[in-house]
Amino acid sequence: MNEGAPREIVSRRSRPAKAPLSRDVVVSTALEILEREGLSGLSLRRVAAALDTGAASLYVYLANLEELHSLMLDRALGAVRLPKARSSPWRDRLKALLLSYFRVLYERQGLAQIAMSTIPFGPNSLRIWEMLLGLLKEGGVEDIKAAWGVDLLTLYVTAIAAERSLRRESGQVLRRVETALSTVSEEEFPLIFAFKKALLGGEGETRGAWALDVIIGGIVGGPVPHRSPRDSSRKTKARGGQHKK
Amino acid sequence: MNEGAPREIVSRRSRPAKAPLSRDVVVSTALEILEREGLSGLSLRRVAAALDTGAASLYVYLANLEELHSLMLDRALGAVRLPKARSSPWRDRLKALLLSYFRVLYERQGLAQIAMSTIPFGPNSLRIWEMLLGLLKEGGVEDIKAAWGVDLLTLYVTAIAAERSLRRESGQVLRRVETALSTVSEEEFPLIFAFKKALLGGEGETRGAWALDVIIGGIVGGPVPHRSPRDSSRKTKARGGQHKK
DNA sequence: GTTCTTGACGAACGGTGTTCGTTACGCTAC
DNA sequence: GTAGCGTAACGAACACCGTTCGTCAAGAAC
Repeated sequence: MNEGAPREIVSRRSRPAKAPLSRDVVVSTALEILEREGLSGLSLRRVAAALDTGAASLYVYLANLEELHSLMLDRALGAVRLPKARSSPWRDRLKALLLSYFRVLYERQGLAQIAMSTIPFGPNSLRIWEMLLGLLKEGGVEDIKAAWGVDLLTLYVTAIAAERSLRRESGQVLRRVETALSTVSEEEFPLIFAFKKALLGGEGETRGAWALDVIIGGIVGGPVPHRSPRDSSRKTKARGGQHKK
Repeated sequence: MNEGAPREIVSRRSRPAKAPLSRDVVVSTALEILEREGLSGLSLRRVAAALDTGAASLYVYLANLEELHSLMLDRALGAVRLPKARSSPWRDRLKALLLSYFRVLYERQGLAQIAMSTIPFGPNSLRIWEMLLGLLKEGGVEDIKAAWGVDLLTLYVTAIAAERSLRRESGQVLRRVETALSTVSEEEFPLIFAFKKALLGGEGETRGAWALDVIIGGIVGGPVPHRSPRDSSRKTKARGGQHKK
């Protein structure tokens, strides 16, 4: 229990037969339910029921459902494995980190969907962002490219995890796409017709790994974005400012 | 039974004061509501109310809410502007097409969110896919790279549209991120601290355009994915077009 | 012992998607 | 001309949902 101050919330009420609630157990319970029953099976009432209480009780620890989602996401992101410094070439470490990120989002049903509608900014997310920035800098990527690149990479990983877990969870969707593709007329859409197999193929992580390579390569070798004149604010040369008092 | 011709569904009931329902007017009405009130304001009951009927009546034309979403998405994608062949260099046409795609998703509240949870495969989507494949081929991109690249590009455009419209719609989210970033400690996260401005900056479309360039460049210049051995269908080299003629 | 704070919680509000059973209309066949 | 039929339309109900409100009671503070 680290915590840089924000008063640890613990129920003072210790009733005999029931463990006290806390923000932590609410989030943990919610994650368990998510894993077992998927996003559609997760609701405040369901979480409350698992804790043997009423939904209203949760509002002591949460502002609303969205906040629960946000907390769940950051908690889960704690499982992302951060590669050790200089353990291998920067690009390999970058890919390993992103792959771990992907797996965490992908392997828990519904978590990727949550990630797509919640901008993560808890401590675990910050740790990941910090490391991504460091890796790109280590690779010699210019500052702006690094900043925007991190955004692009995380967006991509989140999106692909959401897309793929969507397909996995409801084979229905995938099957409908397959039948739709298989009935495509050759005359009207010759290229789609010819590429059917390639479009559907690339299962597992080969395709995701390829895309990561594409994006990283694009960031490294691509153009430096020209600053829009509006946010001029001189160069950011790592010196930062001193907001400390 | 037959379904060769998509028999036009028209209510045979012509009651004096009320236009008959049809799949088309349901989808159109839903899109109007989406535009006016956003995704959270869109519900079957709301659509039914706008048509002055009950929610149950819609189930004649729709299997469920998800199908409505899917139909709405493809209908809206009809507004994507397809560049004329050979009107400019292929890469410019590709970017123009993707930009139009982005705008259509971005400018209608909630549409991008729908797109993230619905794999589009209606006629309008197919037209876009066909053109994207053609453009990449025209640029000399190998077959597999083209197929996977189209997927990557559309995924990216959809994701960025969803992310940006999410931020636009609820300034709340953005503000929370801003305050979170502004309180980041310099000691713990020096890079995030130093890059704060760059991370938040890049408003408008400059950033999206940069990312498109990165991805396209990565696809063109990047590696050819190696087929996983499981994919059986041996050959694959350039003569992928053997289906034809 | 009294007052105060606050976690817990039942009940209710106003929504949601979906299903079911029942109408009542328009068309076809007689 | 009318009987029958297929089916669009629809009201009611079901089982949920997130959130709010008022109340209760347990401990802390005095």
